[in-house]
Amino acid sequence: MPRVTEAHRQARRDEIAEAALRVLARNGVSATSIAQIVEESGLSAGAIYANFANKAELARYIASVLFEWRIARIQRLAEDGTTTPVEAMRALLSAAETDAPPVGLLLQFWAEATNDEELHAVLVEKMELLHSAFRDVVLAWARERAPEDAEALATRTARTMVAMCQGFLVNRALLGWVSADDYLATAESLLR
Amino acid sequence: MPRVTEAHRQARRDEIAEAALRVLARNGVSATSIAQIVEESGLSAGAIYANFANKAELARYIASVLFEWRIARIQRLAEDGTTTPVEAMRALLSAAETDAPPVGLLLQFWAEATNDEELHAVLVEKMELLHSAFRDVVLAWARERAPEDAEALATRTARTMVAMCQGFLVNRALLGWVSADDYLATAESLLR
DNA sequence: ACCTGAACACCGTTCAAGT
DNA sequence: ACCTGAACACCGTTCAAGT
Repeated sequence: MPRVTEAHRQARRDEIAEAALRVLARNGVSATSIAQIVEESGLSAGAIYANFANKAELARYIASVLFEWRIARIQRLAEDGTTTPVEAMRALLSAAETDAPPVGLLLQFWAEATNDEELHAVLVEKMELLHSAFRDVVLAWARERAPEDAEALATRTARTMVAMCQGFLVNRALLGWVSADDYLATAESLLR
Repeated sequence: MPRVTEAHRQARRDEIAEAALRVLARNGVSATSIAQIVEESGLSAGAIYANFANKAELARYIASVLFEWRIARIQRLAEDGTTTPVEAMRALLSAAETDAPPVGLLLQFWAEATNDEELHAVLVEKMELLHSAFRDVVLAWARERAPEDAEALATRTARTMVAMCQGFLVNRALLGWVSADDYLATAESLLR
């Protein structure tokens, strides 16, 4: 019965990841010890290492879920129709104003990725997912602006949208009170 | 002779900080141990703890220097004259394309600041320095655009410029090959 | 087949002993 | 006055022993 065993294993991994996420959200990535995750999950150190190769793989799994969860919002937007770059960024960033998993964790995973090749690969893959979703969602807008070269414009625009969203999230993680609407409205006017 | 003693102490702190920076640039903040800094500096663990309260204070000292060093470029620009927001951001970001201290370290310090109140205070202070410098440098531009309310426009614009620069640096730390000129040119066109 | 938890090498930090 | 480095509590990880 490999199917049942595999489902069991996946459930255990998620159980551990959810306990770990609660501790990470309280204390941050670097200040979280395996001992704290052991306590929060009610399992043993050995059980965690039976399900994840090490702390880095566990972090990678959690980061993957957190980023996908945010990106899914834009992918759904792309299925529903298209919009302007500013509206698409607003859809991603306004979620960041209220959502549960703290923005600080996203920033911490980006920072760790600059020293951890495997986490880096995972996060670059997620950035590419977001880039694709942004490209799809602004394609109609791009066709209106540059009918002869819409794909290239959408690709280039989506790249910059990703960076602008990262900037907002860093700024908000550090200053706390920044509003996505103000950020986008001011960006719009300063570049016009 | 308190003057001499104080100068000595400062020289020791810088000697330790410079050795630490070399290790940090190679291995990243979280993967750098005191033992590695001991080896690189040629001193002992005790000597480091005689000059810095702990690893966090040493990191804070280094972060402070790194950020100030970058911000000084914009402060000099403000003394020389004024320019447009896009040109001012280009001045900050084009340095990031070649400069020695890796952009990854700035990102790691921002991330740590979300869990370390004292580092957070230092980095918010540096962000305010950059904000002031940006405000000064775009004030003439703001007066042309909104003569009746130039100060408010410059303040709001500078805030968004800080966030856009952070976005570029995160993006570049993760993707490596991003060009500041492309980022700003595309941002300019996508918001127009 | 999976879990437990004592044991290991290493971490940040301290402090008695030196100079 | 300042430095050394062994010692301490704690960290991530392993693995013999259990069920």
